[in-house]
Amino acid sequence: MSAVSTPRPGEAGPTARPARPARAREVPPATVARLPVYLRALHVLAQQGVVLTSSRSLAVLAGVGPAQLRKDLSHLGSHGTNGVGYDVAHLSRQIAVALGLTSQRRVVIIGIGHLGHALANYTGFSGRDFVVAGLVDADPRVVGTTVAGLPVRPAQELEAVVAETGATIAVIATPADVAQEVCDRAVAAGVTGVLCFAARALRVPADVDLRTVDLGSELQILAYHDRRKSERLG
Amino acid sequence: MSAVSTPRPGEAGPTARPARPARAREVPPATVARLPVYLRALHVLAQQGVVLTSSRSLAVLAGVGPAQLRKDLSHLGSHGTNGVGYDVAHLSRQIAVALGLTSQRRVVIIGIGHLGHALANYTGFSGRDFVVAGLVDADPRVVGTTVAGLPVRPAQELEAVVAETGATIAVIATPADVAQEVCDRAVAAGVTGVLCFAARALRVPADVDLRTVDLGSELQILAYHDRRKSERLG
DNA sequence: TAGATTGTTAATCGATTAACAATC
DNA sequence: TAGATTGTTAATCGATTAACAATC
Repeated sequence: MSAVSTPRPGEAGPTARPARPARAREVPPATVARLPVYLRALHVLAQQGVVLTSSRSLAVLAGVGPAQLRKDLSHLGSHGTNGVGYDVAHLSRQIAVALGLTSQRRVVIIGIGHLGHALANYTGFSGRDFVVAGLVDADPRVVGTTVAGLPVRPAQELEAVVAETGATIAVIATPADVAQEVCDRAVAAGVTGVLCFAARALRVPADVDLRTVDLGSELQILAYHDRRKSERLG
Repeated sequence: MSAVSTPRPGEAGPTARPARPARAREVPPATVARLPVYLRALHVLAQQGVVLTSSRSLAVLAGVGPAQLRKDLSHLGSHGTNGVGYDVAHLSRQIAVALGLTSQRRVVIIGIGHLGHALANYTGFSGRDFVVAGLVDADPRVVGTTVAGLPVRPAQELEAVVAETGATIAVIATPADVAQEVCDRAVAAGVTGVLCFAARALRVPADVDLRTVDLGSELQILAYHDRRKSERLG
């Protein structure tokens, strides 16, 4: 090995151009879905003043197996130390980089009912990663009010709000029957990711990322297990 | 083949005891998670007056491939007709049975902020499958008010509310720092399924089913794809 | 060094997809 | 019957798990 310390894979060596971002590895979808869980567990540890952790303790906190945790992290490169464990702050940073949380994403919330209201006030993410940049609603009684420090703008200005804020993510909290329409408009206005809370399967172009959260579906999945339990008893 | 029509698998033949529920097949988790999507698509078709559908049309509506749809449905038994397709009403019933939606589940919502409010008023499921049976909050200003036709009861009565209503499912919409505590109490009081909206990994006994919905995680997963897109451009 | 823990390898497991025989 | 579509089979693919060599 040379006398010059080997840069970690993905980190810039002494001669690398600083402007070049770390080469992006393809991370399996199942792993991507778990990275936010690890990040949350690491934040808890950091708040407790823990500096160093192991795959075993972190896995317990995240509710997964230690083998799965290490396998997942291996897709981001080697960020642990053999025989020692993981530096909490360093690993947090690496996961944030892998998830693309290095630049702040701007989010527009469409539909400011109770749900939209709750989402606008959501503080579960650090606030450095995402910012709610615009609110839109169709109800004239809601338009013009201030929610979470932002004015609610009329539905017909959706495209303008996306353009002005440079939002890349739209959160849809409207009634189901208008969800597809506002989704189409948000996509046409330039968002590349949609998070939909309406109970409707939306269609989006292939280059747009769609995630759907539906209370009804979640409850129905719980009902399946509920039934199996009562059958096991009977 | 005998002159007597063969009962469909899972259906009762002429001599079967009526009290005996259909034998439960184990359905793969990935399939269970998609059944609510199919059910929703079937409801849309039914409302449009469509009586018969095919795996191809239903798959388009649900946003999956026709092969996957047929494979999923095959785990529930044979409910289609060769060369013809699926009867919309019949298939809906069979999926409902498979999901355990034959008896109404009672749900308690814990935490009546904006999110809890939105959930209490949620009408995305038919109302025959689930009923919101109880509401609980810790804030004295909220306790005693009526939300979605139900009185909000004080947090210390959580156990009593679960017992009185016979709720089997708890929806947790509290701040993250009390989520584990109310979850423990709800489980001790007898719920077997928990749907958590708090940004915290909860621990539940192995016989309790837990599903977690976290806005922050969903946004972070969107951010990952967002980043990959901008890198592909750059 | 001795003990501990990573990152990776290989094996298992489950999910998806395509193709087609069965059959309405 | 002829045409159409299911349900299943087999092949592929991806995810999970366990075990261990590498190494701090």
